[in-house]
Amino acid sequence: MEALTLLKQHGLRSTPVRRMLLEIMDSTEHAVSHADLEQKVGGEADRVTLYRALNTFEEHGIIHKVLDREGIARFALCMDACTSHTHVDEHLHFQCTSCSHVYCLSVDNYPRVKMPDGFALVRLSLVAEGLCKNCN
Amino acid sequence: MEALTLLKQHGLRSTPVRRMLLEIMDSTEHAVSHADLEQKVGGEADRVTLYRALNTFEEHGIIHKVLDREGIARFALCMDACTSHTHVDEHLHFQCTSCSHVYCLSVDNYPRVKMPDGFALVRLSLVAEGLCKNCN
DNA sequence: ATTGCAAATGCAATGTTGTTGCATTAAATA
DNA sequence: TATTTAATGCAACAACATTGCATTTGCAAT
Repeated sequence: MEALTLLKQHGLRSTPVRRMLLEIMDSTEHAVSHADLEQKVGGEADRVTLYRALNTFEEHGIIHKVLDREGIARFALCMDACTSHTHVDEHLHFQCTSCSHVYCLSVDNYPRVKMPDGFALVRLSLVAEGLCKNCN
Repeated sequence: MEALTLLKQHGLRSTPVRRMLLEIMDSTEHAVSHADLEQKVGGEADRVTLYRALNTFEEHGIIHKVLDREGIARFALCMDACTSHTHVDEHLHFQCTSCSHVYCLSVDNYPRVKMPDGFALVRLSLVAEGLCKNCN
């Protein structure tokens, strides 16, 4: 989806930085870290602005944050289904052990697990590691 | 297992701080954060010492580190099976949305997922959230 | 097009989490 | 008990993230 449309839809102002961030994430196959973005945006925006823009996007369900094995935050556009009434987050986060990139992959037959007595499961996330299609 | 024995087994010196840390983790049902430990140890040890002790424990497979939803590190003793030749990490990390505690739970029928073409899965982790047995 | 206002930005300061260097202390072995 | 080597404490530093506030800018109403 186009950056401007996406922003309008969520009642967010269309600013150069925001459009830039959305376009970067839209054109990147894997989730991007703050450092990635900072580097790609170059001197066009303050570090703090990036933090704030990303937080805003996350609050509006435009992007989601994944913490990788090292605890570094990486961001990716939510799938289209996410923006609609039902929030879809049943996908798998795959981090490549070679290039460290994090991919959001959809899996069919999303697994169910039985919890021990007393524990009420609300959400199950899958975090995988291995070699991505580029490094494999 | 007793703290002193555990340390001996791994050729680590038995120091007050280390014994204290192991005893805390042994007597705590959920994974503990660095801040938890710092508070429980009180003024008995320096912050840095805790970091170093925890790193050492992790390197020796005595404990394992879990990053919670917020990216905060939490530590728990490995199960007995972990200390033997085969490293067992097929358990589920459950974080309570109410008290934020992280539990290491074992699940039977650990799920398998089919990866998209090109992606080679090495390890699959399960991260769950919901209400724990105390908050439920 | 111009204006007015709320929202977004930039900058500086601050906070939080974790690491490193080095001098000192203490545990284990002989 | 002496010796050695690992562990600790302290200070400094580094990375990542947040907050306050003055300034700028998007955008809706005029």
